Amino acid sequence: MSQPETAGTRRPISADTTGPTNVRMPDSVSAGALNHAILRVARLHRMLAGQLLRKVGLHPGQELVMMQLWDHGPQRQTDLVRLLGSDAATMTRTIQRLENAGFVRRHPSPTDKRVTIVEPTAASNALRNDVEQIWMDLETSAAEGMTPARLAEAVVVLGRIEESLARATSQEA
Amino acid sequence: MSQPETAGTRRPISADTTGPTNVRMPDSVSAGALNHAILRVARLHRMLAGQLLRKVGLHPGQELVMMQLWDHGPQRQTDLVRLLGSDAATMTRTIQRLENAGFVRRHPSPTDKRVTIVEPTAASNALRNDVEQIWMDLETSAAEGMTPARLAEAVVVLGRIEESLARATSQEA
DNA sequence: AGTCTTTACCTGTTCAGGCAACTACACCAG
DNA sequence: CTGGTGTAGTTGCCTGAACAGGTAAAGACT
Repeated sequence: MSQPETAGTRRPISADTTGPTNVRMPDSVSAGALNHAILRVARLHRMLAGQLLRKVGLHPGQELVMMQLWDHGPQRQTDLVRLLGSDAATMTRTIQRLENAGFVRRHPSPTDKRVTIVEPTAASNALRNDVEQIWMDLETSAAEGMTPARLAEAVVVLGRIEESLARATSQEA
Repeated sequence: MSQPETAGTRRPISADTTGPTNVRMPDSVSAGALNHAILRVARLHRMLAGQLLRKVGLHPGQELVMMQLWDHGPQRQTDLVRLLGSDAATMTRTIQRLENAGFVRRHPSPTDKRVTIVEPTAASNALRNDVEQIWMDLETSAAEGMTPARLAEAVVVLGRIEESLARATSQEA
């Protein structure tokens, strides 16, 4: 913000290699308007989530695990990884912290000695309403001042970006 | 397990024709369509950035510091914090790592003994084109398949979300 | 049966990011 | 000149997140 932003919304990739002028477009920042917009929204969203979750003693990321467990009951750890799109190592430690905090319990599967079943504790139910309220507050904050049409538009637009990024990510692998 | 579940909060978030993954969503998930969309986009964006930046030896977040320095020259550390919206503690350690990697140099300000001036090294210039190319690739990946109109729409929509979140964040403080 | 591969989970390491507490310095009011 | 206040930077501590490596179990295949 408040940058010169000379050419306004110019195309991000202008093949300037044609001319000898080599002005070089020094502003590598304005060239990534979408990148920066995504980064800023992501940071604000995560920061606000962190502020709200702090009040109930959770850290960002943990609430997703808890909501998954509350909604769908005991699950294998690897399913949590798959459903939340997380990393197995991250999930291991997140679950360990949630276990230490008394919000989940773990026990080995009787049919497969590799798998660990994770289930929410009764004590965690006291959090459920708070977390769901936080989730709704977060949604409301992100959409504040939007008409329903604009909210729907936002979801559509984010879906398009997600689809593009998912395609690029799979190609990268 | 199914509590009344805030029956009255059925805001018009239906817009079910949007999600790329059209699996059925329980209440606490569909109630946060925008939340989940933001989280997924943020994760994919960061992951893709990490994959691309890894090739040049940078970690996500460091490229923002370097681009800021390349574009605007030596700056005070606190200005980097303010401009990038980061945390002072994080900036300290990020700069230290960039210094160890030989990409930036630090020296105290002659006029104010508190401040540290950070400047990019000549060696870092070898990275500049690569990083800017990565930044453009990332932008292209995020916008792949979009018409210019849809790209502009995406930036506007993200701007609206950012504005809403910023408002909520400041109120929360 | 024996070997190979895959799966599930854990640990070590590194980094970003945030809060809290602290030091050093600058500035201002008296 | 002194004391209070604000600023700049650092470190400690905790967490999420990703990668690499390792272990144990389950399957698959000879």
